[in-house]
Amino acid sequence: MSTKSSPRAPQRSRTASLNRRERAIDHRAAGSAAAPTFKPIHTRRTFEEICERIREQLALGVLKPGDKLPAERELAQQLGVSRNVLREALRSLEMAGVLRLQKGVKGGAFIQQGDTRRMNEVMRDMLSLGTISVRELSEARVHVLDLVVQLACANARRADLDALEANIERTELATREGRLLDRVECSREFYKLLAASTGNKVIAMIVDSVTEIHMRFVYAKVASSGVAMARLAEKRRQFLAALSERNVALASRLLRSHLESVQRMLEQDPGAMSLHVALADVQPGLRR
Amino acid sequence: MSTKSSPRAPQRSRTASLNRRERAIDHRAAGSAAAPTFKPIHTRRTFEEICERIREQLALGVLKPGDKLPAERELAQQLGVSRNVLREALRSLEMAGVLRLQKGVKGGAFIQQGDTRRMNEVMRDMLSLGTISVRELSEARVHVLDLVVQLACANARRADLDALEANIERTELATREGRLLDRVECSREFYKLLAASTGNKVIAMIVDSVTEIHMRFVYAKVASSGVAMARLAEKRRQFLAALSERNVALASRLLRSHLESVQRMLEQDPGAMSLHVALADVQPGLRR
DNA sequence: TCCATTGAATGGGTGATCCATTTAATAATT
DNA sequence: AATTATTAAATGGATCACCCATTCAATGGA
Repeated sequence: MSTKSSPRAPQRSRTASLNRRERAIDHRAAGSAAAPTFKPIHTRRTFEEICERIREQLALGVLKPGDKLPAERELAQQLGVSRNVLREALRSLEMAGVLRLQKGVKGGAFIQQGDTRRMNEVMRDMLSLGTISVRELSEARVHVLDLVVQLACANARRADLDALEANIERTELATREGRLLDRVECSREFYKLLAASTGNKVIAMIVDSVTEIHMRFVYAKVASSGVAMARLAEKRRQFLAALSERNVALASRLLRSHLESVQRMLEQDPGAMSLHVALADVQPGLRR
Repeated sequence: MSTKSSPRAPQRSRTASLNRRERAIDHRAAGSAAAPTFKPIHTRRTFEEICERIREQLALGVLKPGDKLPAERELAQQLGVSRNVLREALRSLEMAGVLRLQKGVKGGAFIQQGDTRRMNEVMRDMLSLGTISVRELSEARVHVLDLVVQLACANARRADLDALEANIERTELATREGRLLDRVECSREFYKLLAASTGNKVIAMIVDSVTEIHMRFVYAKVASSGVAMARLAEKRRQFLAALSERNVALASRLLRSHLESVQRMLEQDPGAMSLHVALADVQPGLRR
């Protein structure tokens, strides 16, 4: 530190440590015994190298949430790369939810607590790119929610049930006051709470990611047509009762039947339900 | 096109279209009726804006896999931003699996077919950051695989079963030849094939993401201790038979019991099974 | 016809410079 | 003494002007 070495001095051998690594050969043999393939390589770029090194420090536990990386100018010098390319790496990590960059003195790159919403983005991109279909997503959601009900019945704690109860009350209020879009937000929250009540963050993350997309469709439908699921809060109450009694079979049946009726609602007038409408963002509450 | 306007001319009003947008207020009301919060904002940065615009074009279907974006220099000019900041955006999108950048004449930024492996990275980051635990991951995996067995029994096609059969044969070969680590790779592939046989890419993606991490642990264990699951191929054969007969109950039981025995194997000598060992990469076949 | 050469376009990377924000230290004011 | 402005430094945000390495189509010679 402090040895800043007079500014403007272009010391550092142009292409330094990180660049120009020899190209490794891909030796994956795996399944089909022998048959060495010689393809990938892909000329490791320096920003990839940087990302990987930082992720490595993370995996090794050297870097932990809350830690701060050196300032951009300093870190760039340490790594022997230009500040610009370092920033590309930091940007990527920031988008990945690993870092957060903060301006000002005392600012810097801080390791974040993991943001589970990242999986939502993955799902959204996969859908945008046509890698997965809406049908697959809906189907997966039904199955995963079925699993969630089982786990929630087994593991839901009192606090979880209370949170669901409170959510239902908000749903009733929104219904009475005719705030249909708020009611959709309540639904989104309902599934989030339900997922959380499984006590497993991995499951919760998965459920959230498929539900987030689904709710965009519901939102778009409600916003455009003004239709609304009848007796929503009532159905929720019945479901919560079954959950509280740890009645897996009943809870499962109730939820499944509800999901089916929502699906029917969405599938009326299918023309309006284009992917684009639902994904093309800018809907309150659904923004990150 | 062609109107390149004499180079070196600094036309463009310093902070152009993309920068300096007024800060919007967050109006989410959602659940708890009224009570407008005034927090987030987060000073939109230009690279975020760029990413979002490109994703928007994607969601709208204007951009599709295979399409090419304008060259960096040109696109930067179109957007009224510097090339560097545009590159930050492109980097992020590339890391997100949305784009692929290719050098040379006829190179450029090409929209990719979605890469489902991205979810693996999310899981890995969440684990590195301590947002999810190994226990949650294992538990989720067991449950999700249970679901997979149900779906595979219902939907697996002949080709899927054949692929699994071929995989088992490779496993037997690796076993006979004592290639233990290759056998782990076979296992990884087995679950990938099993997941694919559900016919649902969303489910498959989820399974792959949890399995990828799990297999790192198995790999590390096998590599360090030389232990190996006994009668692996035999167990796989039994399972495949049950699957072929669409016998959900039996297939489910067989898989669950196998998973439990693997878990027991992993949990011997727990000291060696640190997160860091398994996550700190550089294992053949597990690289992207 | 075929193969070597060349040159332009493109992404990869660098270094210098400026701006805007944030915070702590300092000075001015009450 | 306490409070309030002011200032200065550090940091991320962004720009500009280059240069390099790779790729591939066009060109030209054998």
